[in-house]
Amino acid sequence: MAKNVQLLKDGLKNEGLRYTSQRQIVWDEICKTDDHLDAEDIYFKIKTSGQKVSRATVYRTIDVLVKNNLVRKLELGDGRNRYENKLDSSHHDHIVCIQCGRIDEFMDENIEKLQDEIAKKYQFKIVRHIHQLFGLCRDCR
Amino acid sequence: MAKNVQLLKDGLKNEGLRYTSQRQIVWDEICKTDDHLDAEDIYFKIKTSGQKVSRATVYRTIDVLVKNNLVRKLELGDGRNRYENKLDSSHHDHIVCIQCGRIDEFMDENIEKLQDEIAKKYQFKIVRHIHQLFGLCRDCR
DNA sequence: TTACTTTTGAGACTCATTCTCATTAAAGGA
DNA sequence: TCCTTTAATGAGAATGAGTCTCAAAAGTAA
Repeated sequence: MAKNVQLLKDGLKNEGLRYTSQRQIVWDEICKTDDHLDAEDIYFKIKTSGQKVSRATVYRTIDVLVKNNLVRKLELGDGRNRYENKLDSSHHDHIVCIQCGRIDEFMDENIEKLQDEIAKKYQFKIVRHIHQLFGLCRDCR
Repeated sequence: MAKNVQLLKDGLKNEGLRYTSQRQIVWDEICKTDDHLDAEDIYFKIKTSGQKVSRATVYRTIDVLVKNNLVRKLELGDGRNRYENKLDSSHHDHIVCIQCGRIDEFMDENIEKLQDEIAKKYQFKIVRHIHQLFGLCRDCR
């Protein structure tokens, strides 16, 4: 936990931003789980725990965390972004059940390489990518 | 052009839906270009051309076309969906310039195969996938 | 042409997210 | 520790893509 405090302080310092209790609360909440929460989830969990951080600050803090590479934003195309902490997770993509919402993570070195080749072919300098598989998980098919 | 009329009529008939001038106008507009337009683009182009179809009908018609596999929806995660006609295009994914908005299309048989393997490994039955590479194109890097 | 049903248009509404601005609180010096 | 400066926060208004409602219009089948 102390680790998380330091990570946040360092990240903020790098950006010339201030360390505040609200930012710590939001970051702690995102670190508590490996689920893929949306902003409202995070806001509500904080509220329920008796602490208070405004919705605007939750959104603003998430942005800061994403920019500082502490949090990853997932865009599943359903109008709500999800977030996951990048504490000790290596790069991965997502496979999503369209029935129950279950989200698993996958990583394939070969796909990554093929992506690089495509980028080269089209002369793009890739900054990020989205790779999501949607379907029915074993419990829903 | 007559081909597009027939495609639409057949698609609508299959769904038990009526053929209307508004639906034809929207479908024609989407067929006119290989660009990736959003709903507002389509609405506005129709309006500018002197025809009129309400915004609600544009959205409703796009849904019908997507469901009937005449149009593909692109979710680039920026809060606006884009659409492309599937007239004579085979399956492909997208590589997007984050600077100028340019969208190129790519297709890699090997990636498709690897996706199938991942699905098998996780015991998912895949329905669709999103694979997008974001970066700077050769003119913007 | 009638009778029935679907589609349309206009604008109200939704919902995630962003913005505004007055108030509060870090941070760095004196 | 106390100032001063400047960034951050909270509350609620605003935004914007997309959806919904419902009366009016237009297909469709007989």
